[in-house]
Amino acid sequence: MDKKILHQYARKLDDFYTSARRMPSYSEMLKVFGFRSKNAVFKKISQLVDEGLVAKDRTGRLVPMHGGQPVKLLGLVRAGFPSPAEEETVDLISIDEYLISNPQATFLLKVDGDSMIDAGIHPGDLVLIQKGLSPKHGDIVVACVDNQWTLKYFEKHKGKVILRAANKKYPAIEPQQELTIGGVVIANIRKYR
Amino acid sequence: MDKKILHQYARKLDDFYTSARRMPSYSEMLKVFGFRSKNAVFKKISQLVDEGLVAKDRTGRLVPMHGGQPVKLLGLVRAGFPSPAEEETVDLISIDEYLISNPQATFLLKVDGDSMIDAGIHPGDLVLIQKGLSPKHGDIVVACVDNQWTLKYFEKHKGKVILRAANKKYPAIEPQQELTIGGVVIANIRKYR
DNA sequence: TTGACAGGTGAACGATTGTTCACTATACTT
DNA sequence: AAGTATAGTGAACAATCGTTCACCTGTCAA
Repeated sequence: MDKKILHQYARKLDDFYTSARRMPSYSEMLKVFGFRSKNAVFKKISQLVDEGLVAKDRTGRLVPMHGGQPVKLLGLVRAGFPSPAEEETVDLISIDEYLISNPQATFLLKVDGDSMIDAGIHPGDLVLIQKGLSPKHGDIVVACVDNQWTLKYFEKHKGKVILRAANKKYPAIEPQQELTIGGVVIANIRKYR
Repeated sequence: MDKKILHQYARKLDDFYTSARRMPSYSEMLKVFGFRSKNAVFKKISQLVDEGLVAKDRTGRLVPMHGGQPVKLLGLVRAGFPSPAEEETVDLISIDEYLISNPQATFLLKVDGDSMIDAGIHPGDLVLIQKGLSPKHGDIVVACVDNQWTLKYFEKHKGKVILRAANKKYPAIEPQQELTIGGVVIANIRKYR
């Protein structure tokens, strides 16, 4: 009944997963949990499944609840987030899972040029593109203009499509003929160190 | 010897991993590869191991080569990236793996406020923090100022530490007493849709 | 023609898998 | 004091695990 303790067991599974890159077997959980009988593990896992903290395969093997490396998600920066000591974890997510819905149609692109700098997309950033989405007004898209692929705001004014850069230096473009859209920007990632 | 074909097999393993969230067993690879004998799979996997395309466990089970959802990394935006049709994949990485080195000491924070907007960090962005790093001149850190946690540039001028916001509206702060640093910003993530 | 070799089949191996059963010890209620 | 859950032990189960063996192709070189 004590859900706090159950979460501690789930945490141990997470730790195993981040280091072994797979979920432990029941024998391995003997050491992870500190039990001496596989049945003890089995019952404990059943509780975790009932609570929705872990999921099972068709074969009975455990399935990780997070797609990648689980990371603690805390609250807001300004609204006095708790001291790192207490660390009240709001949620536990993986960035991959948070950003990517369809891995097959998603790819990364390194940004070169300052055409979107006013939108907070700097040269060197990684931009996450998803193909096959129909762009909407206000989306940032990667489009082929003058035989070059660039990032632009996708806008519709009175039914006419306009590609606008987020930098006053560049003029807005009203595509003449066919407009080839490589994909829609679903996220921007900047790595500092 | 044909490495192109070997990469195709590795790709099939990746596809299985992204949908099942674990590597397939040798029996499952029968269907994935289209073989009828587990030994055929065994030999194929041995080749992949020799090429360094997959790794094996101590128990013989396959270990995923990417920590999370593998995503294709293409070239630069401006420098005419290849048409989505041909899709010359430069590399295959996972965002988790790319950003996070020590999952236990890393956490996410949602940005509120515009104190770092000139650095391209907007309200609503997710900021990836790593604890325990010693901040260097020019790093962005989350620091406790006036009993509030905020994002600031960490700068050293003549040995004196200065916290500076990336927004002209806010003045630079020269911390008077003890300076509590929550962590160093190692990445910024903005999700558009 | 012969030999070597890569690539696949099919069957078998011990080991480990998830699961179940019978049993014990402790804690708590009535 | 008696009864009833809860939590863990230890042994067993069929099934599946990764691995190995013998065997059957083709292909290419000598």
